[in-house]
Amino acid sequence: MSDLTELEGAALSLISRSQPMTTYAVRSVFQQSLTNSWSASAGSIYPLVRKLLRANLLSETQQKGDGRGTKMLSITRSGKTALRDWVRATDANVIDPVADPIRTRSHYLDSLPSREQKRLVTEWQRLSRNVIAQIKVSIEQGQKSGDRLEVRALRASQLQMEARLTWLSELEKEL
Amino acid sequence: MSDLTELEGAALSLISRSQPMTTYAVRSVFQQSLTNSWSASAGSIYPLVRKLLRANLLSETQQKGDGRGTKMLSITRSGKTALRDWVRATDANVIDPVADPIRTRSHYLDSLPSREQKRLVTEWQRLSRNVIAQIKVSIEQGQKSGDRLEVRALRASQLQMEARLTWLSELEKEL
DNA sequence: ATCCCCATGTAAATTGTTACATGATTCG
DNA sequence: CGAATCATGTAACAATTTACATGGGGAT
Repeated sequence: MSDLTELEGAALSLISRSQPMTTYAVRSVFQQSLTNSWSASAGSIYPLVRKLLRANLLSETQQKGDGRGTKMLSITRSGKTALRDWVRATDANVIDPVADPIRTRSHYLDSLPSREQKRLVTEWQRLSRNVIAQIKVSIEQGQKSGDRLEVRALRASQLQMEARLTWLSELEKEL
Repeated sequence: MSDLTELEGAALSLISRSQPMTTYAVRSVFQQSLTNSWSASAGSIYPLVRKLLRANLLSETQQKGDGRGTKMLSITRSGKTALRDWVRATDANVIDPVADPIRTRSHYLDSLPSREQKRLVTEWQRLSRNVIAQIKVSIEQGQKSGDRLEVRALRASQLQMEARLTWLSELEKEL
């Protein structure tokens, strides 16, 4: 049917792997993700799921004997098709470099006094190293629980962050 | 005053480097950027500049003798302060790994037939290499014209894309 | 009982996209 | 003089955030 947005694709893909699951659980996964971008507030995820239900890409079944109105989501046949199309369609937006807020801020560095430039770059390095350490911990956890897909994605984040560190140390030498 | 969004910060930072410049020129720079995320449509950039003007972070001066109503933007004293604060404020959203659409799609790979998994990964590698080649051309151009800041940012994009390639070749071996 | 998590959602406001609309200037 | 580019902007729609609002279930 209609093309999926990034968030729709990610949600549909998650549900397809972990079905049946609640909307609440989908949201929790996004919230716990180490990646920025996806805060996935209630105000975005519930309407999004409703939209996917109406488009018949998801189906829901009410849980009996649960006063909370818990509903389990599953992907439909059309949902699987839409998901495949989404994964296959590789246009420029999917391939192009993604905006790194640190890189964005680097444009402004020259306007700061030299001492503060160095201080900031050092701070960015320190914080990025912390994140990498966190990622490594998560990778170990993922390996223990045998979650190959999660480990794979975390490894991508690790490499991305290490690339940033490489760049920051090049930058440091320039200053 | 109020905290700047990424787009506001980027715009303000750009204007602070290249002032005086028109809103149209700001938009052109964003459009030509190799980074996805910033399509910076007229419908986003003109209202954004208006907002920064109202907040007194920018000032504009009408160009005389230009029937197009060309207005030149400059950063104000408060604008400089806001920009400094924006660059200095390094919270989690600034540091955390950024969402890579390819990484997002990788979650779904396992659901595809093995042959198609390999085909997709190969395709992603090919397209990513193309982008890297493009970046290298831009870097050379930037070096010739002596645009240090641009070269610096492009180098960050290059490293980010190379990290993705490294990851894709690890993935390839897994399959 | 009480606290935390599960689970649902809505309302208002902001932000951003797509598509449209207009006209001036510059370069060949 | 015609085409590309410069330059401004708006209108309708879509997506997202922030903040609010409600209540059940399970563990101590």
